[in-house]
This record gives sequence, structure tokens and C-alpha cells, in this order.
Amino acid sequence: MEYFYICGKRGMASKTKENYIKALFYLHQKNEEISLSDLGAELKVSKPTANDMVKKLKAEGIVVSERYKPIKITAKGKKLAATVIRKHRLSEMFLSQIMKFGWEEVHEIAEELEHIKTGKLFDRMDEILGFPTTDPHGSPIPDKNGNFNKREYRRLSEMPVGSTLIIKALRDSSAEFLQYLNKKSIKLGTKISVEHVEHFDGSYTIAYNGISNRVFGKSICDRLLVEEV
Amino acid sequence: MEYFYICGKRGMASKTKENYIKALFYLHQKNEEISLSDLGAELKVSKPTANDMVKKLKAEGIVVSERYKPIKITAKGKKLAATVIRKHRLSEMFLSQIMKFGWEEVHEIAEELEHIKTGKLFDRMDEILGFPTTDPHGSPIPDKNGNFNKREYRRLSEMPVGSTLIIKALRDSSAEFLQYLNKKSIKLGTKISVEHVEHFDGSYTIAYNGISNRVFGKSICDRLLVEEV
DNA sequence: ATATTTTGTTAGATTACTCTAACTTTATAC
DNA sequence: GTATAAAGTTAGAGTAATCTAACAAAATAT
Ligand SMILES: [Mn+2]
Ligand SMILES: [Mn+2]
Ligand SMILES: [Mn+2]
Ligand SMILES: [Mn+2]
Repeated sequence: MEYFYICGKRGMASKTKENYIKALFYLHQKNEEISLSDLGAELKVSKPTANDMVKKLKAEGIVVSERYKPIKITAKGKKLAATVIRKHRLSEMFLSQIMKFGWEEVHEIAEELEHIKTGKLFDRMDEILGFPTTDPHGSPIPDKNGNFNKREYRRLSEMPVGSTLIIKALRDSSAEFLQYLNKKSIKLGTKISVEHVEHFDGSYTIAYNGISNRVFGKSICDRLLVEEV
Repeated sequence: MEYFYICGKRGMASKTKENYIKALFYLHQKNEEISLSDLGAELKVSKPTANDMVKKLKAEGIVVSERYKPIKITAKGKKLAATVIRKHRLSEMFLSQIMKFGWEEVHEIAEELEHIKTGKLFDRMDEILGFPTTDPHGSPIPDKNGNFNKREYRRLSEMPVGSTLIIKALRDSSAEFLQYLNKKSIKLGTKISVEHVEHFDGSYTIAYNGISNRVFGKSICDRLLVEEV
């Protein structure tokens, strides 16, 4: 006998599905075509598990996929992803600006908040925050229609000696990296000037906050997104 | 082959279990001994479903139960319930005071927020709110050790003619009742005086907000908790 | 004291999500 | 071009939460 299994309203994506959709969206940004292995790795699940879910998402029109072929996210999938990412980033901004959490603390909490169904919670956050366009790590907050107003920033590691720059966003928002930046007093908006580039190892010598001669390795400069003043 | 199925950290109650624990706590407040039928009804699940969960909760020391005997919640169960209720009521207070939601809107959102694992979210709410002791409906917020500072208010329906009272809490926090109170401009803290009691049907004629001769039926007066001025 | 109703239990099944082990297909390397 | 490696699939199974149908025990009513 059939009965309806209710996880919230009918047709609504579960927390698990939402996490898959988000992962698919992030992977698609790096590479149009998504592999099952990457999807599994991203979500820390086995390939058969990821495969099963891809079949379900395919049936719902969220991805297209054929046997042995890479997965592609559909327009519907991207829109769903955007609504979850919107909830995530508005939450991070709210936690940071209104509740005074550090930018290294907000992601973990937002990872849970993003699955809350009641949309007006996020609309109210949006309103209280004054309709922000970026999250505390400089990533864009999609609008209610799922459109990202994506700014194309350059990596600090690409910029020449003599540049005067502002830190606009991060390519890594892990708590570890953010704690490192805290220690170095680097924030979004910090103005820096490139004093020297060591071409041998890609390290940068920069000045900021009135102090010069500060050295950062290539891997750090690769993670910092900047804009010319 | 056995493996660990992780829903959050090991030993942590799932969202479903938390809802059972909360329901058990509420039922225990009305009646020390809890029936499976009541538990099922409260959570809108079948008796076998409730029965299965009770067996699991028993194995975890959250309830005591024997075949065909009523269920009792243990001290451990009460403490767990209190932490969920604390999250719920702090959330309601935050949504109401800081995010300016109506008291009729907060319960639904808090029902989801209460399951968020990250404790510091609620500690920060507590701090921002100035360590409140009651929620927007006048119910006590348990402290971090699970202690309720329960005030024993009287029902308006028990009070005699001539009483001067303040509305302190509600015995029903459904959106429908709260919307009714909104329409009648009744809030927590509203000062009323009992002008007449119709013993035939239990209806009350009261004055408040400078207007007298306002009639409320018994079922309404039964839901309002008051304190003498 | 028996009949009826309520309450609780058992059995069998479904959905969602996950795993490991074994296999197949496709890609890469030499 | 075959050998090896990587990626994807299938099969079988487990946990958590839920259901219905059928039955058993306890409480209530007559
Ligand atoms: Mn984040
Ligand atoms: Mn998440
Ligand atoms: Mn509530
Ligand atoms: Mn809940």
C-alpha cells in the first residue's frame, strides 16, 4: 500500500538533496562537466551513493546525465542552488554584521541555517542588512531570482610590482585561512601595495595598514582576490 | 559489515528524536505518566511508530517504560528536552525582539531553529537579548543547566470580579489565538480589570487600554494567564 | 462478569540515505 | 595497441523513520 512520506512539503528538496545541489553548482563553476568522483569527494560520500542521488536529481530535472557520461546541472538546478546559496550567504552576513560573529565562525552555522524552509526569515535578514550584495568573504549573494552579480576580481598572485590594490574577496573561506588572515590583520577592504615580487617562489612583499615589508607566500596570494584602486 | 551512520556527531539526538523528547516533556508536564497514544497524537505519527521510538529512547536512558505500562521521562530526558526548549524559546525571543517578527510568526521558525547544533548561536542570542527569562508568549526560558524558573500564574477564568490584573503568559500559543489577541490589542503586560463575570457561561466583561465593557468567552479567559497587580 | 472500547504490540513493508565489494567501461600511459 | 589506472555501475545490505493491518492486553461500561 502506498503512502506519502513527508519531509517538509511535497516536492521540496531535503537537506541532503540541497547539499548535493549546492555541491553540483560549485563543481560546475570550476568545470562545466561534473564527475561522480568529484561529487562524491565534495560531499564525502561514496560513488554509488552519489550515483543514486544523481539518478533522483535527474528524474527531477535538476541535472542531465547519461550512463558513463559526465553530469551537467540544468537551469532549474542552478536556480535551486542559488536559493540555497542565497540563504547561506545572507545567514553569514547576518551572523557577522548583526550578531558579531567572526568571519571564521559564520560558515559552519550558515551550513545549518541554509536549510531552513521559512523564506521570510531570510527576507527579513536581507532587509535588516540593507540588501547586501556580498557575504563576509566577498562572495556574491544571489538575488531572489537566482541571479549572481558576479564581479571578476584578480588574484593577488597575478598582480605586478607597484600595484595599489584593495582586498575584495577570498578564494578560500576555510576557518584556518580566515584565522591566518586575522593574525595578519587582513580584512576585506584592506588597502595594499605590492613592493616586490620574488619570481623564484612567487612570494610577495607588500605594505598595508601603514607597515611595509610584509612577506606572503604564493599560496596565500593565490587565495586573495583584489581590485586595482 | 557494520559501519557508523553519522547524523551529526555520535550520540547526538537527531531532529526527529529531539521532537519526541520535547513532546514527552510537554506531555509529562500535564501528566506524569505518558501514554503512547498521546505521544503519537502529539507528533502526528502512528502508535507503532511512537512505540519504536520509545524503545530507542529507553535504550538511551531518556525514558523508562515497560510493556503495557505508561512511559516516564527520566532526568536525562528532561535535561535534553530543556536544552531544545531553551533553543526554541531563545529563538522566538530573538525573532520577536531583534528581528521584529510578530509573536504569531515566531513559533514556526523556532521549530526549525531549535535543531541547530551550534550552541554558540543561542548563547549569542541570549547575550544580545540580555539574558531573558521568558519567551514572547510568557513561557519560561530554561537556563543552560536545564532549570525552569517556573512562575505559577492564575487563569483569567479563575479570577473574581473587581480584580486588577496583568496578562503574563498564554496557555495556547497557536498562531490563530495570537492573531485573535492581536485583533483585540491584547499583549503581554496589558493591564485589565474584571468588571463582570457571567456565571452562566463563564464569560468575562473586562476593561483594558482605557476601554471598558469588553466581553470575552470562557475559552479565551481559560487561555490567558494573569497576575494580580 | 461479560462485552466493548481503548491502548499497546507485532509483523511486514516503504522511502531516504548510506555503505562495501565486485564488476564494467572509459581514459591514460608506455 | 595493449596494460594499467581511473571512473562509473550493479548488487546486496544496513540504519532511521515511517506506514497499515492484525492481534493482544488493559481499562471501562453495562
Ligand atoms: Mn560559507
Ligand atoms: Mn548545508
Ligand atoms: Mn513556540
Ligand atoms: Mn522542531
